[in-house]
Amino acid sequence: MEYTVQKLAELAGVSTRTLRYYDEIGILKPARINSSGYRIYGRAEVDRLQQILFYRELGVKLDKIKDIITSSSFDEIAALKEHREKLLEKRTQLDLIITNVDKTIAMKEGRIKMSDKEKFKGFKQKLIEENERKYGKEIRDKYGDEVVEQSNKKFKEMTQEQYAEFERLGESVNKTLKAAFATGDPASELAQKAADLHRQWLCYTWGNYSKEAHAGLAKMYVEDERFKAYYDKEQPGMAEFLRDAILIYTGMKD
Amino acid sequence: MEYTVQKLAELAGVSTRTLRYYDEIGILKPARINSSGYRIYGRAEVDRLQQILFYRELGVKLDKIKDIITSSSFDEIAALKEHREKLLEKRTQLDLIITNVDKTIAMKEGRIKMSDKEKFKGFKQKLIEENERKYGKEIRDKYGDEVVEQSNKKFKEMTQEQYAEFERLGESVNKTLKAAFATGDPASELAQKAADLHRQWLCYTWGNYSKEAHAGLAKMYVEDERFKAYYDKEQPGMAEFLRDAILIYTGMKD
DNA sequence: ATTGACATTGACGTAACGTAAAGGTGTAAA
DNA sequence: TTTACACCTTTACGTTACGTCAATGTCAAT
Repeated sequence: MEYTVQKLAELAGVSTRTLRYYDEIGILKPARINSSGYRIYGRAEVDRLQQILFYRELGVKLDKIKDIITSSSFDEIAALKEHREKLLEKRTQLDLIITNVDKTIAMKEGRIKMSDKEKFKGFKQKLIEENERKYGKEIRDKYGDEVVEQSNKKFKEMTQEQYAEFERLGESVNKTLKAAFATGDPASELAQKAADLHRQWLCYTWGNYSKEAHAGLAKMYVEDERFKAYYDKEQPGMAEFLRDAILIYTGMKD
Repeated sequence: MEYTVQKLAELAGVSTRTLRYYDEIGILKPARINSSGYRIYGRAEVDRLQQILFYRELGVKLDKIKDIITSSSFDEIAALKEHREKLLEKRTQLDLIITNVDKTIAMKEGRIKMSDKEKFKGFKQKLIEENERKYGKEIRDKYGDEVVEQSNKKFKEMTQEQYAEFERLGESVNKTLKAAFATGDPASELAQKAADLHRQWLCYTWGNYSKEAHAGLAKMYVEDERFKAYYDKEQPGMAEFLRDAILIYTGMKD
């Protein structure tokens, strides 16, 4: 329950220098100083450090973090929820960069072409600017149930909209898959289109995408009775066919 | 096809100061200097800047980046593939932090307890150290199909291992769910445990997790015939029950 | 001819620590 | 008891990747 610098540093994965610096700038003072002048941290400091690291992860500057967490009207839970949103945004951006890398590989291998604009997709981050505004002034004024509710509502509307598209996509996967299955070749153009549609379909519920995960799911379609039963219901062998098509599509064959 | 500092900066989402600095330290020199002393960048420089930004995204220092991309034995495609791996790792870490935020919210709302250790899950990043080693020396020596293959193999083994645990978890979800269904209350402790197990189970195939996605999937369990048929097979109403349990678990009820 | 948006090269500033240096503290083993 | 060794302390200078002036030149349009 009580930690010295080193113990806390180890726990939190930061350096002891960082903790001393945080003490120096007054963002995280130890609970007490013992008789030999050692810094002793307690439960409250552990929690506070966690808060600091959450903000740091988002690229918020330390003096701004200080402003935020020392503010009397600081609502921890609301802040954490806002945090979640930001982290999800960040992940979306990461996914963009990963897609960019994938495309760049394809380009270097001569399979596709990329515009100069495309080459920098995912790097532009207005995220920091937004943080400035959000955390700078608005947070203390605007934070209330209204804002949270509004953003939730917006999300619901979005998912509602997406859901319609999602269902249409699902049908389209099935149709294309059926047509492709008739050709018997999982490498055929139609089968690859089905795999691509399937990827798009996935992205609606996954929010992210990786070739590995897609391929893993493809394998599961055969190994998991739920999926297998569904796909084989219409035509026996369809599950395996879809798996093979996806494995080829993702380049994860063998 | 030709860019001045500002144009390129805009394209890539960096500042003009950054481009001048990159020129100064010799990491990205313009293709030519025009008659008025302006820096003019061409296609090759665009590609090189993209490379630099990929590395920067991973936290590699500029002088190290310089070493890497000016190395004669630098294999662009191999580097990009290595890159992909790193970015996926980074996303995994982000997912850890998001899960951490979720848990912290639950804790602050008094729903669960967290150990001090848990509070810092996701922050510890040996990633940078690893980058140091990987990109520092080994890259130029070791880069070859062997390394790539080896890492792929490792990934396959890992998923193999995970798969066993994954199946065990799946069974455990079903068992707990059945027991919980008997109580009839989706908010019951047992039902919430089932929802938690379901989350864990999901994480094996999703690799990431968000409450929204989980809740979305829960709704899909009722709306999508495949899942509904599976869960209702044993007991009619099970799909709805699981959905409700998950909606409560994720705090997305209504 | 002037305006305004571009460009240039210095040169100093900064954030968040890293990295010694020089020394005190606590305890376990020789 | 001394010695070793792993802790802790403060002070202070170094570092990275730019940000931010300042002073000045260029270009196109009005």
